[in-house]
Amino acid sequence: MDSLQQLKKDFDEVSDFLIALGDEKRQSIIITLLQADNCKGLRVIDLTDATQLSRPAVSHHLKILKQVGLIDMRSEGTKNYYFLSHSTTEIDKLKKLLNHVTTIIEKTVKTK
Amino acid sequence: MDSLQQLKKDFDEVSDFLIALGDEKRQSIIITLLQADNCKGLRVIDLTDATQLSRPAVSHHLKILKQVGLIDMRSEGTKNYYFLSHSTTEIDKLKKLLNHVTTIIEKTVKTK
DNA sequence: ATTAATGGTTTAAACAAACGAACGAATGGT
DNA sequence: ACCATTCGTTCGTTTGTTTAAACCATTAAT
Repeated sequence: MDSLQQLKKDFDEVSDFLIALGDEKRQSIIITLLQADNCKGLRVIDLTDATQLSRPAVSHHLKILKQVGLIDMRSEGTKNYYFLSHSTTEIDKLKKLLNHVTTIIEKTVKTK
Repeated sequence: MDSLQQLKKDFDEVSDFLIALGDEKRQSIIITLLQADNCKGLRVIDLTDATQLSRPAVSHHLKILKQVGLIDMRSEGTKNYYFLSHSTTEIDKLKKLLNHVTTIIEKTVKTK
């Protein structure tokens, strides 16, 4: 497959991830989870306290973060515990793309 | 400085970059520039042809991409040539943040 | 100087995202 | 069985983004 075509596909695959990660509110959720992930996860209410967002807003953002594989969930009765996904697949995919782009740019600069 | 506080700052600094990079239209512009950057850059009209966007739309997206340091411009009379920025500072910043996050996640998994 | 070409900007409209209020579903306790 | 708790979802509103049409500024050419 054409390297350019591959690049197009790679970009497309990380689009949602980038959008999810670019939002300030979602960043606060991520940071809150990062600092608390030594325990078993946080509930929606914990996150509303920490981020100053309403419950529906937190719920909405958690859904988006879950869709892109950044976080995971575990239910205990009515209680849902959210935590950062233990797999870094999506992050790795983005890192790879960034490396690819950097390589092309550096090659271009050298050719100049 | 608190490592967490640092993380918060790092996230904040790449927000605009992530948002800029997440948009599909802007991705097509970037890809077009990537594949053509062996020459001296592309003009707005070249990009409208390649991306199927109107001239004002291209202009708008170029402005955003320029603001986050992803692309640069060179004027020759009335003609503006756009090309990918030769410095990868922003990309490197994002890579560093991703590494930081990955480190925290992996540490957490191990502790479990 | 006048005209043509290039491209940035402003404005208004279409579109999408984010939010809170209210509602609904499921579980747990009394 | 009943009520409280937890959390997701739907709905309408607000807010922000994206876009094209029209306009303006600059340069180049005759």
